[in-house]
Amino acid sequence: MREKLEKYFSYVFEKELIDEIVQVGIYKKLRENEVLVDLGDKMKGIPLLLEGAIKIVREDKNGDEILLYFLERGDTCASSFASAVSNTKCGIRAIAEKESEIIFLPKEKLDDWMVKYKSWRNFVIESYNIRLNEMMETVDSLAFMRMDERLYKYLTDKAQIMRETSLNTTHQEIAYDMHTSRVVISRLLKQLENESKIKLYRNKIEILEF
Amino acid sequence: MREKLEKYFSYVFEKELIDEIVQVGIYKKLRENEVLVDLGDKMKGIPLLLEGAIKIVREDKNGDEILLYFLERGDTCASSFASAVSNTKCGIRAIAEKESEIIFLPKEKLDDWMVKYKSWRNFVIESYNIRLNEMMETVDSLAFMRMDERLYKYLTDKAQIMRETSLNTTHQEIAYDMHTSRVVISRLLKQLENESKIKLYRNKIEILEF
DNA sequence: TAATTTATGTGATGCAAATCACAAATTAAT
DNA sequence: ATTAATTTGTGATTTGCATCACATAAATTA
Repeated sequence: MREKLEKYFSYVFEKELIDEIVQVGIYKKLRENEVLVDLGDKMKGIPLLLEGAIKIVREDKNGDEILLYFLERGDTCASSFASAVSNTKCGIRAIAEKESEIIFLPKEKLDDWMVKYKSWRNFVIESYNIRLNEMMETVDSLAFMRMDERLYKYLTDKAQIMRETSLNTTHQEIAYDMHTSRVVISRLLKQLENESKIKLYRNKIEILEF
Repeated sequence: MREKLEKYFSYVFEKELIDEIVQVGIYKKLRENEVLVDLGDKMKGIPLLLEGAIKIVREDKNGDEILLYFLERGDTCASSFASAVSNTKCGIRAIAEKESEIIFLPKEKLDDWMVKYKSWRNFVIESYNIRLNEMMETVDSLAFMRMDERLYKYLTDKAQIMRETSLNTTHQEIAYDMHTSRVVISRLLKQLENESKIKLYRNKIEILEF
């Protein structure tokens, strides 16, 4: 745990803070598709993502979903922070897109560290900023882009987060993430294939152009 | 300035912090439609909103706009905080929807206060949370709602923020905020009027049902 | 190997919203 | 008072996407 923590966070956190994190943090391995945070959860702390990829989705009353953004190593879940500190419910669901490793930080420490460590304050503010910007990008996609553009952005974004050039997924799963229908996705994927931007296989999409 | 600050912030901030704010804060009056923050600005501090209403919009490359959310008294601009602390560009535009009063807090103090005042830490975190949640609502609207529902939500939200039951606006302005065309708005407004939810006048919309 | 399930392909149809085109009504400017 | 600009109303057409219906293909399971 200390090893990976230092690998991704030694340039972010002071040595003393890393020591504290090692002491109180709870290491956890997430298997693919494991739900880390669910709608309405009250968080007892926040996760630091050491390895892997986590998708954050929003759900409406009808159970319809839409992807908000992905987290990758070095990230934390700003929504959890909110929930943990203010003791309010979390409005999102967090699901591991692949096997991931996290350190769970108990909420009791979060405010102490704000006083003690400048690096922690920066990290928290920076995390919020990144997330706000991600949300703006999500709004941009929804407001300004057509479905084909959104789809291409989805594919390239996800490939980057997953650190792979092909994605193991079905058309239906993409449709869920983008809150549209499988038929629409299948047609647009075929179109992207014709433009030589991707190549389609069963349960797999190879991205040719980034 | 102290008077209004205490009116809206005495339950939020410690007395000592209010004293400090009075010392270093710069009071400013904004006239209607004045641009407080523009795209690409690097903020030298953050605004505390004492009175009035401010809309936060996002713009894409083509100059198309979409409303993200409104700020009201007691609020601050989380996006500015980000920009001020990290010295990065602001991705939004903030425009006074009516005459407003703000206190501008210089960025040099922002981090000091995080260490000194628990109430300030809470305020900052709370502000980010509120804004993240607003962004989620914006995404919900765009992803899950039809234009007529979005329009009705827009009207009632704006009326609440403006603290009035009628809005002085044109169909075209609404269309800009919602990133659609005037024709669409005119037709949906007429529809809402037929459902007795609103009453239409020239340059004015009265909301009958909240 | 046959039967079943899962993933993808494709035509047809409907609908919300975008776009075009222009008229009518109201207000502001000369 | 006449002209010009702004605001709103309305028909016609197009387009992107949703939805329905069903076919085909590949992978699982019996």
